Amino acid sequence: MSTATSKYPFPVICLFGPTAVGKTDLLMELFKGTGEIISADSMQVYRRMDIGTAKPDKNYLKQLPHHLIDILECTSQFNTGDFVKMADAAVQDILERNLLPVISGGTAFYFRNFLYGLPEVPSVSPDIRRNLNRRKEEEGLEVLREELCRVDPASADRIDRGDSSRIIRALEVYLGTGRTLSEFPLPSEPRGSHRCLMIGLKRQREELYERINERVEIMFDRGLTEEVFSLVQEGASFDDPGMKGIGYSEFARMFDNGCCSLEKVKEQIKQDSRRYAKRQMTFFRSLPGVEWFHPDRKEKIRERIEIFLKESP
RNA sequence: GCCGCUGUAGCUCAGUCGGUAGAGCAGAGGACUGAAAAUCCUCGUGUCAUGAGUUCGAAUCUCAUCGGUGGCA
Repeated sequence: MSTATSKYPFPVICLFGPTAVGKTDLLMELFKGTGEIISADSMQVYRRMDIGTAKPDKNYLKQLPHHLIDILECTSQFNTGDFVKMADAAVQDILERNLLPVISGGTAFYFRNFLYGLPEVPSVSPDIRRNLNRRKEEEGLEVLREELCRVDPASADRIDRGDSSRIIRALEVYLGTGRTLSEFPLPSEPRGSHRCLMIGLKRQREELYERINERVEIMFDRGLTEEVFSLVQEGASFDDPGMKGIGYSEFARMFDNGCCSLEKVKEQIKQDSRRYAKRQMTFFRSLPGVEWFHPDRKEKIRERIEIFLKESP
């Protein structure tokens, strides 16, 4: 094969699926020695959050290098724009070393934005969002919504009336740039710079839920509680971006009023994870050109990748 | 054993004067414009425990039976 860097568009494998579907084991089988992983996971970017994010261990990472893991403290906010920029750079880096770039994870929004590219909205100071969140608490969401109706009716129409995150996002773009969010066109076609093989992993619902429940049990056996306590002890707060993750935020109630048993926290984490998996599947199904496989069908997947790599761009 | 309360959706329970039933949770489906493990939207047909009776009509009133639960023995 000629040097990968000469190939344009760049070949990229996107391999995704809901939490606990079995991505980690499969990646090692498929790409050890031939590829490197770019983690599309909004929580594994945070250092010291290992057990609750089901981060692969040191030994695993030594055998199969991962990008975008352990790059931030849980006090910092990561976002999809950061992801696309860093993933693009990592793809270049991996191809230059003649290896196969594989984006893998469970954050469907990151895949979407990687595929289509981001709308070219200028960045906005985080102070504006902080201020809007404060106003939401003090004045109520409805006030912000009415404000959005005045300045950006197109966005207000598109966004559900209770959707605080998107209402605040649309407002912060207007306040920060003087232009409305709806002015920035949403890309409707995948960008041409990358040629992506979209592999989705799925299991029967019941099978998946059982795996999720089991995995939460294992997290507790491995010391999830101790991990959370030590994060808090070292100054982390449940308001931090990293601490909003499933497996961490559920402990907040226990710390706040102490009335919640550890068993309740565990059951809550299981339930939140199951619901999350459901939402992930909904989003993954909406991505273009996905080919679905059961994670146990390793050879089928391997064959499909071989064909993809042989196809000339 | 006697007395009281109780039995309605997977769970917890509403249900007015008798006009065949609806909330929360769970669950399911969906959305996604730089927070996305975030944030939000939609979705309620069930032998009203069972059997009989009263009634034009019973989740509702009466009786019996079977559960559950509390009190007194």
